[in-house]
Amino acid sequence: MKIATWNVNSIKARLANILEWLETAAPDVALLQETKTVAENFPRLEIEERGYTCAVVGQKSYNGVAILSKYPLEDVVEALPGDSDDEQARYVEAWVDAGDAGLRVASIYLPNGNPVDTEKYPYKLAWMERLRAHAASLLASEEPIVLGGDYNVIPAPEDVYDPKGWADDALFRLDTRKRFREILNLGYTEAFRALHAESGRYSFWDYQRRAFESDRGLRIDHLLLSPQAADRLNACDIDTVPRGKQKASDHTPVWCDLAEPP
DNA sequence: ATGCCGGGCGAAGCCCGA
Repeated sequence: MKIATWNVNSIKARLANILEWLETAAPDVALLQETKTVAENFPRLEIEERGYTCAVVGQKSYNGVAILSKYPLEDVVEALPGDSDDEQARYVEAWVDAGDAGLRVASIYLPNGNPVDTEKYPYKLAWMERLRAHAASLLASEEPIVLGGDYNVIPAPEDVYDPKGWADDALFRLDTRKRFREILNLGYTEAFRALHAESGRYSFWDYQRRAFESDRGLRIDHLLLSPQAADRLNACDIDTVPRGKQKASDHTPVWCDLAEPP
């Protein structure tokens, strides 16, 4: 079971790249972020033609998340619980009905939080606290769960090309990293770091200043696994190929492979 | 040097992202 997460930076602008990636990388489940369109305008037909079903949460111009799956999606949750006034489209969750290999997945677009001296940063921290609470409640099910997405969190200095330069950024501040660790400490495993010790592996490179060509990047897209999913973790990696294409997103996919259950 | 790209919106220039 291959599960991938990718911040596509507009589903419309990226559709050709996404369709090519679905063919070549062939994830069973794809968690997309920053689709930037309302659900009615999501290109379902083109994606369904490639054998995927879609769960979509959208809004005009900003944010937007989706789950694409080769298996039926059930029990879709279209918002992160904890604040009914929050109308930003940043969370969608579903049960993937793959029989004995079934699992719960979420596609997460965590707020950026910059600039830190505005209301954006407390919104980010509050959103992380809501995610922690929901992630905690999900564990009670003892299901295999993959919470994947653009977390806008650099977990550690080895995950950014210039740690000193990013020290006070909303993606790397100690408060941000602390909240991220609190989620991990519930019992979730960050899949990439569980299998890779090397530094300098990134999932985002700015469009500007030739950041990709000079490998000045950030690792901010993550797959968090419940114990029942982590026990089946076979492989996890970052696929840099889509970032090198024409009309690329500034993020590139991160994927993991889960073994069949015993 | 936080906007040098890139996308949305909407038809020029501003908002937003990380």
